[in-house]
Parts: sequence; structure tokens; C-alpha cells
Amino acid sequence: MNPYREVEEYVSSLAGVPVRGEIPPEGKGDYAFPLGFRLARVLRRSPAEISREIAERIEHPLVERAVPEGGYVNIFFDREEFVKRLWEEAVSPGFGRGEEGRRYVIDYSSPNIAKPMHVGHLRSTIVGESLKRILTYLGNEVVGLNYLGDIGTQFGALIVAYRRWVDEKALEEDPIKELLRIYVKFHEEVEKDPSLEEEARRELEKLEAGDPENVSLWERFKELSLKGFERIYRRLGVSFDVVTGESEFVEGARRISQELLEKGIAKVWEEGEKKGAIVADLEKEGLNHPVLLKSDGTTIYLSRDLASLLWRVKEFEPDALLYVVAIEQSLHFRQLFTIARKLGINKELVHVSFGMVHVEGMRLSTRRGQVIFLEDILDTAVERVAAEMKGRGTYSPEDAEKIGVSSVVFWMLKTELNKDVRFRWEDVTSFTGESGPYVQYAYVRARNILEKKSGPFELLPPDDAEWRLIKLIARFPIVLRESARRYSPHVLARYLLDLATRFHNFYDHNRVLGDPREGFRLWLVTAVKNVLETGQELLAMRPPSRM
RNA sequence: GGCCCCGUAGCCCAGCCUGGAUAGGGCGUCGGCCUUCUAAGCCGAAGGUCGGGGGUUCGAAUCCCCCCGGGGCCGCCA
Repeated sequence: MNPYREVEEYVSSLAGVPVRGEIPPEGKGDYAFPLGFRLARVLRRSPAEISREIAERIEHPLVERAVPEGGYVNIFFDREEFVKRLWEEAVSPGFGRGEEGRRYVIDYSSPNIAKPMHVGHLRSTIVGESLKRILTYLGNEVVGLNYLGDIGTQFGALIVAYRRWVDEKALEEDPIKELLRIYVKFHEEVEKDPSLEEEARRELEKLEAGDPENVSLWERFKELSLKGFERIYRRLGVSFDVVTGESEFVEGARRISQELLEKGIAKVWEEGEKKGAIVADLEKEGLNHPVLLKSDGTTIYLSRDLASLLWRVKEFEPDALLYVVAIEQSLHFRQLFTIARKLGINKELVHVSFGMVHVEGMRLSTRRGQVIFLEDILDTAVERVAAEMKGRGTYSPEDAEKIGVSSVVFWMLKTELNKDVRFRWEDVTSFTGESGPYVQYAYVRARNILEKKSGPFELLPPDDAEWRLIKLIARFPIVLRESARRYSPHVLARYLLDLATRFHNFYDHNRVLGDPREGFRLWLVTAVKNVLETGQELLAMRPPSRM
């Protein structure tokens, strides 16, 4: 068992109530329990008295001494015993793994066909991928699902634009850019010739009516888009277990809307503009009357998402469904989940929402072609890394790619999800301080030592500098669980920064090779390397070998 | 108007879920550290009404209420 947990459980049983240990300020011990305060009321004694008494009763192999201070009981661990608990585990590949045994379906990335992914999709993609990896590592079965936006009015415009202006060669080479180019062209031309709008509407109708030519064009757009997205996914190391799209749930959406009507969960709207539409009745829940079927009988995202949700439940029999989608859609998901509950779905349903990605000084508009290509973001980061590496003579294309892409990934993950983030080139591609390269640099430093010598290990009682590092290493399994519980990779990202900081500090003040304590420090460096490597992988970063 | 998210140093953020010790980092600024495992690093300094007010509590950045500021959503778009 993790030594922190072990002591926590021991102290809890001693106190008779579950208590959470906390990390005390420097110098006050290794672990602390504010027991006196907690128990003062029930025991009708002073906090100081209580902690003194409990401190005296503490007797445990992991505890060297327990010092009462005010309402606190401060624990000093038996360092050697503590290290023994980690000795094998911390330097082994699966350090911190779990056996949670739940099944998750996690919906992430989910871009719209025939449009470039924007920075918001990037956030979803990276967060989702990381969550998938963390949950999997903890022993869960996770289905990663890419739910494409392959329905929408833009297809009418695209078909018109395709027939008039497409450059087939460009389309093969860079489908996303060419599709965007003709889409933008369409909106420019509409200004001059408004009849194009009408033409687009007709093509859309034909598409929806199943016109073979338009359907095959739409399929082509879909295929090409996916090919374009794959380039990004490959570079990010993102892979999905299932790729599906809204278009597959049109029939299901109709059926479920009827069923909701029969069950009295939905009703036909009787007045005003949306007369004849089928709406869900969520008045009681304060969630309005969202439309399920339009008055012309066609489906809408809510009913399609609902059909899709029911399919996910049936197909994968998960314990939990996660949707990594921007917070702007929180009302939609509250509506969706509320209806699902009414249908008897009793799974954990979570909208893993994240704040907006603002792009400085730019009003992004796909129609006007004002977009940031994700490839450009990655390329810029990689170029900057390459320049730095060349300056220090460590350049290799593989490592520059790893470090550059990881810097963007880390930037996306280091902030708490609900917060809006501001995309600024200076920030995203800044490599000092709280950044991906900072973490990776610590990792590379550890690797470098171990490349020169990697053993044998010798168990010694840790000195103060080593001890500070060991205490943090031991928290890795705890951090992973917290990150998973909160569905937020930033917990792990912040931890890796802490660990990197402590290792850099250690590295600058202590020798490993040639030191009398070499055998022990080699173990320590191996453990640091192991945690930094595993941590990077769980954040969907790629550990470099040199930098 | 209703609902949701955010507000912590010049700038960016962690801590809030689960209340506990003098509120932690990064960027930037200033000053130091490369003959020894890579200075994308390390050490030090300056920098704070935790948006405001009230409440609960032995104890509030953290929980509750009100207010202010910023953003978002409330569409037969997704």
C-alpha cells in the first residue's frame, strides 16, 4: 500500500474517525493531521491536549516520531522504512497503476466535417486523450469515441463551391485547406451573386432527399476531412476506438422522439413559430422546452445526441459516459442528461466541460477564412524547439517534433478545465518555467545520468535532499487517482511540474555519479525518470531522448 | 430577465470539490550561479485588501447569502 495511505488509515483507526493527512509547511514534519480541532467538540477537551495524547499513542513502523503542535499531530516518517515500501514499485513500469475496473465511454475531439478543427477542438482532443490514458492506466476499460459533426447546412454551400471552384490536386494534398478555401470563396461570391444562396439550399435539399450524386460528394468530404484530421491525430498520438457521426443517428432520433411523446416526456408545440415541433418538457427542471423534432419532422442535435447516448449505453454497457465538450454547451448537456434519466438511464453522465480558448487580437471566422490551422501551431512550436536544439548541438528531427508537440499539449493541460485560456504565441511556445519542455528537461537530465550508469542500487537512509524528492515520488499514485476522480489532467500536469522542480533543484545541488551515495541516488534518479516518463505518457506528451 | 462559468501579485496560474499552521508557483523586473551527470536549469530579492459586504465556524481564499466586474448560454444551429 502507498505509505501515505497506510499511515492515514492507521491514524484514522486510532482516532476513531476518518481523517485526511495533509502536507505540512517545511520543517514541521512529513505528514500532518489536524486531529485536535476535529475531535475537540466530541471529546470536550482542548485540541492541544487531544493531539498530544494521540501523538503519544502512535506506534507504527512507518512513523519515526509523532509531534503534537497545537491541534496538529505532525508525523515524521521513518525514512528507510518509507523507501522500502517504494523500493521495487517506484522503478517499475506500472508504478501507480490501479484496478478500478469500471467501463467508460468518452466522447472527445468530435470536429465538424469539412471545416478545420479550431483551437477549442484541440483542447477537447488533448484533454480527452489524456483522460482516456489516465483512466485506462488506473485499470478501467475506456472506449474513446470521435463523434463527427457530419450533418449541417454548410454542405449545400460546399457542394456548390466544389462544383465550381475545386482544385482536385490541392484537395488530395491538403483536404482541409482546400475545403476551407472553396468554402470561403463561396461566401465571398455570395456577396456578388445572392442566387448562390438559393442554389446551396437546393443542393442541401437534394442531399437530404438522398440524391446519389450529392450523397457521394458528402461522403467524399467526410472521407477527406477525416484524412486531414488524421494528420493532426497522428502527430498528437491520438487514437479513437470508435469513429461515428451524427448522421448515423437520424433514424434513432426520430424513433426516440416518438417514444418520448408516448411516454409524456415530450409534447407537440402548439403555438407560435415552432408550432408542430416536438419538444421535451423540461419546464419543471427549469430547462425549457428544447426541440427534438422540427415541425417539418427533421431531427436536431438534441434528439440525435440522445439516440447516440442510448446507443452508447447499449453497445458498450459502460458505467459512465463522458463528454469532453466546451462549456458553452452545458445547457444542452443538462437537457440531454435529464431526458436520459427520465428514460431510466442510471449511468454516471458527465459533461467534462472546458472554458473557451480565446485567440488574442483575432475574431475567428471560418466563413472568412480566419482560422488558426492546428498544423501551424504544431509546426511553429517544433521550429522553435529545433532552433534551440541546434544552438546547443542536440538537434534531431524526432526529438524536436516530440518536444514541440508536447509543449502545446502541456500548455493545453496545465490549466484547470473550467478556466478560459488565452492563446498567445508567446505563451504557447514559451519554453521556460511552467512548460512542457521544463518537465521534459528534468526527464532528459535523469536519462542522461542513467545512460552513463544505471546500477546497481543500494538502499541507504535518505539524506534531506533525497528525502524531499522521495516524498513527492510517493505521491504519484495518489495524484493519478485525484486527476481521474476530478476528470482533470491538470492535477497531474501540476504534479509533474512540482516533481521536475524538485529534481532540477536536486540536480543542481547534488552529484549522483561518483558520489559515495551513488548506489542510492541511482535508484532515486531511476524512480524520478520512471514517474516523469509515465506522467508524460498519461498527459499524451512524448518523452524525448535528448534536448 | 433566467441559468452557467470565471475573479488570488504588473501579467498568467495552483490552492476551493474534502475549511486548518506565516496564501504557493510561473512570466516579467532586479541581483547572483556554468573547470565536475546538458544553464530550456538553479539560488536570492522585490511584488498580495485572495473582487466587495455579510453570515456559519474554535478557524474561511475554501462553505452559505447578497452585491460588483468579465465571459458564456437561453435558436425549428452544433
